[in-house]
Amino acid sequence: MTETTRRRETRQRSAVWTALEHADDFRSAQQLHALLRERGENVGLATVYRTLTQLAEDGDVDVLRTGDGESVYRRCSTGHHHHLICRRCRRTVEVDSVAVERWARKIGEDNGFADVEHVVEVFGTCADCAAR
Amino acid sequence: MTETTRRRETRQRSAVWTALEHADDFRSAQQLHALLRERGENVGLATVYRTLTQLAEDGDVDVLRTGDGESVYRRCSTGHHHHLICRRCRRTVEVDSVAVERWARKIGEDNGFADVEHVVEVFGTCADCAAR
DNA sequence: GCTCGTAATGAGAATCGTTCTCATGTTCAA
DNA sequence: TTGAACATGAGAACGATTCTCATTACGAGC
Ligand SMILES: [Mn+2]
Ligand SMILES: [Mn+2]
Ligand SMILES: [Zn+2]
Ligand SMILES: [Zn+2]
Repeated sequence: MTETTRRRETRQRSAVWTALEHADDFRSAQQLHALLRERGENVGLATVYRTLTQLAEDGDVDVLRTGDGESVYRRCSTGHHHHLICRRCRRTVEVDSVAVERWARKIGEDNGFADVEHVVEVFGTCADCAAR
Repeated sequence: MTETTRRRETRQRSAVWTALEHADDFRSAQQLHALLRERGENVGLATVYRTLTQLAEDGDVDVLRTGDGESVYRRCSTGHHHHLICRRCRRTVEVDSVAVERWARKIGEDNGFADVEHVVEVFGTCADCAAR
């Protein structure tokens, strides 16, 4: 029997959630913290980090690690997918491929691995950034 | 015309390369630095980092980012490939798929992205760890 | 509505892997 | 051999994240 630890509803928690709602793209903890401050909603940086970590645990946000070791968060859309990310401006395009999904699963099973998951991200420089 | 920047041969550079040769698994910059110090080969930590970064640029080592934002390095076998990694014991199996390579490149180009790279890692629990 | 145990908060310090600085040492083409 | 460019290293700086701990505020049970 698993104890269900429920999270308390706080002003800060819903502020972070709302900030994520208004951002249509991946944002770092620090960016969200700044957004909240601008809007007059004061939330401690540590709390932003804690909340995002929990939301990720609960599967309510997607987490991505940028090349330079920073985590960025976005409210989950539906279903599993991957990302094409611009190195410079961080614009993201959601992509998916049934073939890649199957490949990853098969690779794991062929090697006797269980509970197979995969990480697939494609990076590049978007057209706008390249034009500059 | 591309300038061929060649790297100079130094005691430190080959020491790092040799240390990687003796390690049959992924090692962090700090681990390698410690190994070198034990062996009496003194190489500055900054130099270890610089060298590993360059080796990765040149495609001579594989880089993997652990969950907690640390980079680990291993001498490459041949060519570009990806990894199937056991969550528990970190055992790795090198894998590759021409289809995935093509897919990643095409996804980037279809969306107008240049200099397309990709990150593909498959995680799971290896047979040995599952048996326990 | 209160009360109270406990989770949540926040300001700042601490962590820690990595990168930078810059004075000094080394390499290697000519 | 010479010297310009590159490489090195000790330590400082960086920067994202986590920790500390005194204080605040949920909310289940009355
Ligand atoms: Mn997928
Ligand atoms: Mn490899
Ligand atoms: Zn861009
Ligand atoms: Zn294993």
